[in-house]
Amino acid sequence: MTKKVTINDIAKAANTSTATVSRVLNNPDYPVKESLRTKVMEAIEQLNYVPNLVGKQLKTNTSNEIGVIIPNISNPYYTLLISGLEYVIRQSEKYILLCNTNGDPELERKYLEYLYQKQVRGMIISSINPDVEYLRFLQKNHVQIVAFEQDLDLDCTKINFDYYRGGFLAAEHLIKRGHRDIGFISAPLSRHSRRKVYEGFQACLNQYGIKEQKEYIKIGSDQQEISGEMFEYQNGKNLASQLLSEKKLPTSIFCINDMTAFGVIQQLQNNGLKIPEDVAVVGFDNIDMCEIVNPSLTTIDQSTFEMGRLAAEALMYSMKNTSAAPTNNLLQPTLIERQSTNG
Amino acid sequence: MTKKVTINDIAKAANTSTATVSRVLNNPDYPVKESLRTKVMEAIEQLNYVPNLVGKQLKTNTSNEIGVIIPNISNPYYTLLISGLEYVIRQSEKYILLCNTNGDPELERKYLEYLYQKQVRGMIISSINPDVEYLRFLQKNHVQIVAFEQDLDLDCTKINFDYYRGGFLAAEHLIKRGHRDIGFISAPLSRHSRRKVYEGFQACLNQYGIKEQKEYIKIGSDQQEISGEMFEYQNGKNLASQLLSEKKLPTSIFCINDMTAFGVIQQLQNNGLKIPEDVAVVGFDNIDMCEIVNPSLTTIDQSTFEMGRLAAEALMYSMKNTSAAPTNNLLQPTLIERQSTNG
DNA sequence: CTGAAAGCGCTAACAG
DNA sequence: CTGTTAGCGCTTTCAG
Repeated sequence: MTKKVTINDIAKAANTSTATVSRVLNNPDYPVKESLRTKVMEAIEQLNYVPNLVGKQLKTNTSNEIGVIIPNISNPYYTLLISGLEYVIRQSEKYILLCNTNGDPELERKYLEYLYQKQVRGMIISSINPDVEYLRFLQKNHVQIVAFEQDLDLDCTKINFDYYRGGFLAAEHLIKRGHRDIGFISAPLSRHSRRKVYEGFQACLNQYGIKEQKEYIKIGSDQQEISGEMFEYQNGKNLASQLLSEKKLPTSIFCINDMTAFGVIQQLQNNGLKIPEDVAVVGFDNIDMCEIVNPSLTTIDQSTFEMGRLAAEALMYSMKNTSAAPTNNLLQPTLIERQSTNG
Repeated sequence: MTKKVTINDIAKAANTSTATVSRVLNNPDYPVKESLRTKVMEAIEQLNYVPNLVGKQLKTNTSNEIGVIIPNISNPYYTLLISGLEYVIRQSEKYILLCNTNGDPELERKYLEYLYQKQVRGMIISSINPDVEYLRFLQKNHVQIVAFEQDLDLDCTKINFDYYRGGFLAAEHLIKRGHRDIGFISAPLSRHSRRKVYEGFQACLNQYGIKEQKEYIKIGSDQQEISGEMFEYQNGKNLASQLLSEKKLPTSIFCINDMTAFGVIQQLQNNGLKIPEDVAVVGFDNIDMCEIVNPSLTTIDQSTFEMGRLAAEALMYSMKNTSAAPTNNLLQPTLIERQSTNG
């Protein structure tokens, strides 16, 4: 068990002052006589000196950590986002302090406080029900905030995805392929993003002079929403069943997300229908499984990784230019065409 | 923009000393006259004082962060692990400093150094090719290490999973259901864990006096191993194809993981075979999708969340009892029986 | 019950 | 080119 060796020990060993050691350590360009410099280096080497970042941080009142707040680390959407953040943050020689709130507002608040106490100066927040008032307090105290996919009443840089346009694109794709009977299957429209998708879908039908047929619109009922993929998948199966019991089927279906689409396809196939020949299907998200399933799934891509990159870059920028005005970024969807609409 | 308020400001405002403020803040039982205590509290409230953890940390030379090193945050296995860790670590009022190495040994080393410089005293390491020598250095310097799923030449607490037994259980399940022609489909046996699974599988056949039939054993060739689910799935499909071209099929197949099993099932079904009637299939991992697919997949569960909990508990223990001997933990697999073998 | 003072490890004027 | 020194914000003896 070695004892902690500090910059003082190095100074003594090299017969110099801590100032010089510090300079050798942090300031390569600072003029230090070569012989002294090497003596310091040798001492560092020999004593196995490792700088204490806590001392440094207290003195310089800076932090090389970025707080990231997300609701659910088990959701691939967020891990992809984190990968995008990391890509940028690592290049800035900074580190991510990851806070997983499990959608618990109290825990989120605790994390926020902790980050602030840790003197973290930049945060990327992608959470539920964020405490705007506390966020304002943070901003007043020199904390830069980037809000990811949130509709906050806060003057900060925001990264959002154009769900409306995503819904529009999906519908347009089907229309351009000749479909006029278009269904929509979704989990409850309790989330803002889902409502936007649906609105975009409706707007597109409207624009092309196609009437939305109520019997083709199946939206899950509120009560049951558990979390996760399982629910989406099951919901897709259930609602597809309901659709099958109608007198007449649409020639195509747009699903609120990929997992729902998988459920829908499964159920239709179980009933002897061919995808895309009998019914074309479009999903939303572009998760990995889309390429894997049979038929592969046409879907809307969010380029979540890119959004992560953008969020991190925006934060880095605002930390360097603390007086720059916050920006509003609306990321655009891309349609990924695959077999499920290629009939 | 407010100026930073410190413990000094509070002391002044309450007409007392920083010592008293610190005591009010950290030591509820310390005898402080009630009137003074409330005066301090009021000052804290009024000035919006937030303690600076960096100062505290420097003074007390403690850290409330736990370093967690994993190779890939996009892999659900690791996020589940992290959830398990969090569950415990949060209860200890500590925080996770998450380091995602992307399987890059250099990056891993950098993270390790950073954590040490940050005075982190406990780390949970689940990585590739860890630098044992540096880990030894850390241990000498009072850092507690728990190694997760690794075969390290290091005297530290280890959490491992009994892959061998998992392979054994899977084979035994098929044998007990009357199968004698049992196939095995896998990605290359380049990883230790995969080899163990295969060995367990072989040992079980052996113990029950069943001959392993080479033509039923399909193991992917080395070169192509990209990362991720896609590969496993494709590999399953490819190898199932090869199997179908043999003169004779096994009545059951054990797959190295669930994604591989999905590929195998897909390919067999595409060729008109019924699962489990014609061929029973067992996977390994118990990912969410197992319940979703049709038929649902019998598999081996690793209870990764539990392993995370255990790892974190072990770490917390060793940090409290720094002289306690490291332990070796071997977690046991569970067979989850579903439709794919229930013919 | 309370306060003065030292000092954790480091950096950055400032003086030489 | 180098060293002295003050002090970041906090806790904790020690003395009263």
